[in-house]
Amino acid sequence: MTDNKQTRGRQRIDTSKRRESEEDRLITFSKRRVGLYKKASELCTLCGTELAILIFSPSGKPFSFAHPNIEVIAKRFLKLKPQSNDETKDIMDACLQNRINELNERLTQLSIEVEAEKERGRKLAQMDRTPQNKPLCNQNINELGDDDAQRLKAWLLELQVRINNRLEELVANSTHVACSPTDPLHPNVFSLSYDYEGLHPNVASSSYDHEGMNFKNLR
Amino acid sequence: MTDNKQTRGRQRIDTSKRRESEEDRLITFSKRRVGLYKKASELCTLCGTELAILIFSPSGKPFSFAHPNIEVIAKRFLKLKPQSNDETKDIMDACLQNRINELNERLTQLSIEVEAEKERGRKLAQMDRTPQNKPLCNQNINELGDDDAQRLKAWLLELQVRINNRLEELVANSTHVACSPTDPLHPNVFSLSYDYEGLHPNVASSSYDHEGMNFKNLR
DNA sequence: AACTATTAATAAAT
DNA sequence: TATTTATTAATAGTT
Repeated sequence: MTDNKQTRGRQRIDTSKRRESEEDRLITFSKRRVGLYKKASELCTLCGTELAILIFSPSGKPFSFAHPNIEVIAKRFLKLKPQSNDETKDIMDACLQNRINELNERLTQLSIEVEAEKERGRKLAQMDRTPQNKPLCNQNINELGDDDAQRLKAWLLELQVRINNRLEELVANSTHVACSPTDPLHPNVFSLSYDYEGLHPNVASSSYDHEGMNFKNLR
Repeated sequence: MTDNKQTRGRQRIDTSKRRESEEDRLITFSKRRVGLYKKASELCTLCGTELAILIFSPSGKPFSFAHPNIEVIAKRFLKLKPQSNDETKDIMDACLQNRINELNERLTQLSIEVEAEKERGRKLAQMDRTPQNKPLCNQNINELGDDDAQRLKAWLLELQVRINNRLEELVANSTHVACSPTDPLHPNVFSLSYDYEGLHPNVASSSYDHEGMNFKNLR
């Protein structure tokens, strides 16, 4: 280093991009696999959960981690649908069901993010109240003319439609479940969670209630 | 807070103990599950790996995470042993094979830790060269009499035997694979990695070469 | 669900 | 591959 410091320390990297060089991928993989196992291990001991991880490395080697072991966890997943006898298919079905429920939760999360966006817009509008040159979405909704209000509403509706389309795409395209690294919707689209309470109305009906947008929250 | 600070911030917790209260377990689970998914997601995008996680929460609910999806990963694991037709059993076999290889890597790690212990002993010996009252293991091996050298060697052999026994125990006890939270050998016994190059000679032969200890490294 | 003060993980370099 | 820093990232306890 030309600096007085011995190293530059940890550097920020773009986690939404694949590492460029094969060497970097291998190094990052071996470091982060250890980190992932540690996190998984701690989750098991702290919360008393059962957990399995299966990974294929960048070079295609299989790795696995499980507590108490893979067999117990596979069997518990199979038990979720005990009526069938094709066990492998049952695992798939159970996981598909999971995935739908996970998408429901993701949908809820997206609604929250939309609310946050609206809140942000509200704050920007308060910071700069000069009417000229203000983008439509930054203006206080109470100050909008009827025409502008209609355009803002249309914009929000389109946003909702795009989010909903994206969700349907995720359900339909089972080869790439919620996992485009460059997905503009969220940096962490992979993170899906499970809820056994059944389908979210929005996904179940597959017709999204656009009128349900909460314009009141825009203030 | 009685303090001027708003919160105490993150507190250190003992990750080798199960959280006491059910409520703490649930809260920790939901926070850390999100963290684990995020790490897994980043591993996938950064390194281009395929990965699946199956979890049962403290309350027994199933959760899953996969990229690109669970089916692809299960099939890749099945392909590791394509000759059989009982697919579920094949997954188990492949994972058992993994586990053995993982234990090999763990064994290598333990050897390294033994070396580190010896190095530490050497440094302590250099700091205090007064011959009287020095523990046997802290003395420079070149300064030991024949008698003491024999006793030190015996102690190291016993340590190796205890490590080896522990490893055999881990292989044998498939209900609790390398996972006693209070395991004295290592705080993160869960973390096992995979190496397809075959069995470590020490595990394969099940007779440990005690004479192989590298006394030269003691200096 | 958000917020902070911390602890923990890790990118880069060795 | 293991270690060492200087950083960034995760999260425990709290509201």
